[in-house]
Amino acid sequence: MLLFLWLWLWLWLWLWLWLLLLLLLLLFFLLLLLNSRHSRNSRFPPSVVVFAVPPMRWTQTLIPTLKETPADAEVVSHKLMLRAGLIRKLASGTYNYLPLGFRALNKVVHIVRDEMDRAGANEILMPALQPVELWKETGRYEAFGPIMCQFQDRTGRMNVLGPTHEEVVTDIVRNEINSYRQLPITLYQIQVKFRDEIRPRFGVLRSREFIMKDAYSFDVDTAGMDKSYEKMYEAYGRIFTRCGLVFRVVQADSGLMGGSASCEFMVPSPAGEDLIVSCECGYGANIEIAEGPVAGVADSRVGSIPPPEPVSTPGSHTVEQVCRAMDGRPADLVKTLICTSGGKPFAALVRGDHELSIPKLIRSLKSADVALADAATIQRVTGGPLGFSGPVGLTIPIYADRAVAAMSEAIVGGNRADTHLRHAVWNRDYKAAEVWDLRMAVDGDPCPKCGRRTAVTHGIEVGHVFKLGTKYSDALKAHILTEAGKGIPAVMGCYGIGVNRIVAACLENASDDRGIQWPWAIAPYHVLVTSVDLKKPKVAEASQRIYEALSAARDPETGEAFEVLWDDRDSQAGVKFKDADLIGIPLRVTVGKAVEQGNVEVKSRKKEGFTTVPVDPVSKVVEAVQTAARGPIIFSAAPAP
RNA sequence: CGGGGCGUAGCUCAGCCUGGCUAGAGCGCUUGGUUCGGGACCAAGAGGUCGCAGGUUCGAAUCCUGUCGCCCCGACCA
Repeated sequence: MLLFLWLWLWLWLWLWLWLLLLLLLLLFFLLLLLNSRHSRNSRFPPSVVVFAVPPMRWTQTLIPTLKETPADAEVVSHKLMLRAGLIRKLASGTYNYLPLGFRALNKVVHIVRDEMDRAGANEILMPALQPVELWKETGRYEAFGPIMCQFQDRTGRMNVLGPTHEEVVTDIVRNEINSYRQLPITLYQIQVKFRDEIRPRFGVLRSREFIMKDAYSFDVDTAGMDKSYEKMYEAYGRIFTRCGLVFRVVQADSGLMGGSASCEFMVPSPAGEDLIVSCECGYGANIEIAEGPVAGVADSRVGSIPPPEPVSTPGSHTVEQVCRAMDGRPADLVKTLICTSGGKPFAALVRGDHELSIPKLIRSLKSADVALADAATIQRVTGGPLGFSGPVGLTIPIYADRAVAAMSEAIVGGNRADTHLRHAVWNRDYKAAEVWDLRMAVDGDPCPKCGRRTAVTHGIEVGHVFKLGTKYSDALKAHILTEAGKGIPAVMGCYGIGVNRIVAACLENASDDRGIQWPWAIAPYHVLVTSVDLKKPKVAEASQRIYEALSAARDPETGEAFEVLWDDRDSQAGVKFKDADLIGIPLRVTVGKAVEQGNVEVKSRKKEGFTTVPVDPVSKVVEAVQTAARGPIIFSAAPAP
């Protein structure tokens, strides 16, 4: 009896052991299978493998499309982002990213990360919450002013929500790096920034909270910094190209960041808040710093010009009003702008048809603290009210634009209410301490490089690279020991990308009147399966099969998995087609009445027409989508359904 | 911050000037039905502290005061 029980137990044990073995074997094969798929994938350089997301049914996600445009949207990208259900506003300048919008944003994040890593930068994460003391150390607490979001914590300490992170990275470096052997190094993060913008606008293009990729390079010397800068510059080009953007690189002002050189990456678009000057020869610059033409010299008729003569110009304080009152052209006027720098007043002169560029003034004066004077200061230093200032008889320093120095005579303010002077002559009636390039460039100015006509266009700033030098490492004492054993401040560069802006900039240029046309690389999904009338068993069955087959398929060239969205809603065909065009998924497979003949249609969002493919075998549909994903496909002559 | 404008249903808006029944329309939403390849139709329904607070008045979405929010135009930036 005992023996029997014993044997029985043994048998049991054996059985279980075998079963376990079998299971293990199965697991092993499964892993092998998965691994083989993965290794197939790894043939491709990491640059093209973005990330695969699971397929999705429309009814199981949140895509709240809008038929009507919300009233507060002004620019194309903003309208489209709202209408296609990408974002929703929470408050002024803050937005919720809904599933579709977040997926696109994430695609950009992955591309940026991939290229930064490829360029040898190291990803870190710094806190958005920062002690105000750090900012006071560099003096930027004052420089940023009210743009910084700040608050007091329980202990009474002041904190800021970082608008950027130069101070914090430099603090890391000052604490952790002390030898030239540890350099060069570039640190970056993709993180949220806070700026209490004076005026948030254009949706996600200018918001109070946004995602920025910010990188910072540290080198022992300027030559090293130049190299680090170059690497980032190249990476930027790759990033924007991969995101499907058309962009220009222009020379820019380094503004609050400080430093020696900087370039902006601009996407030309009427929605852009920046103005850029560009020339066929490749020259490009932000209008703030674009070099104005060297004007000629005043002609020699000076002798024959009568002395300045006061003219009554009641109420005329704008250039136009003065022109009307004096019967002149704007180009006959000299505008006198009273400014202050470090509390001291001075006058800046530009021709009546030109605009003063404050950034140019800042660069020429080598003082960051330049502002237009208020009415009281103007009254005090000129003796006249705002709108009637002129250079004649002024005792404060005068700086003139080159074009002013080239005028033989001019109409100027009389420094008295309702009075202007005519026949004011340069170097006879008024003089300038310096003649500089101070005016904003205008459309048609000759190119400073080649002399041809330049054009002024709007641009969206998606990236900005700066050669900072030692501004921050000096201020924060981020010193390193050189080979010779000498302590020197690290030479820095900093590099920003507006991640949200990339998405918006992309929509500005990749859309038509029906909706978005996502570039493949950042499309929230690659393929949309549109089922017309799912109540028909044939449609339902074919859709399901296609959805599954496509979800398992890969782009043969990149190895990327197809990301598939299935419009399985029970709504009318019209609604589905309109929404499909609106959300702009690059490829659409329409499962509808053609299934009766055993066919479906494959269509590209960007092109008219479609290809008809048999549903059986499904591999045919997959093939058609794979072909379409890779560029032009042969379309049948039939118009879009 | 200065100038202009707007807050009424999820969205687009009417009603306000000249105070007066239970505050409206279109779209969207729910249910049922007919439809079903480019935002269809019929029927029934849900949904509103009229931004908020105070005042005037017998009575306020409407008039007055304050306040908050939002948008647009100008000086900042990814």
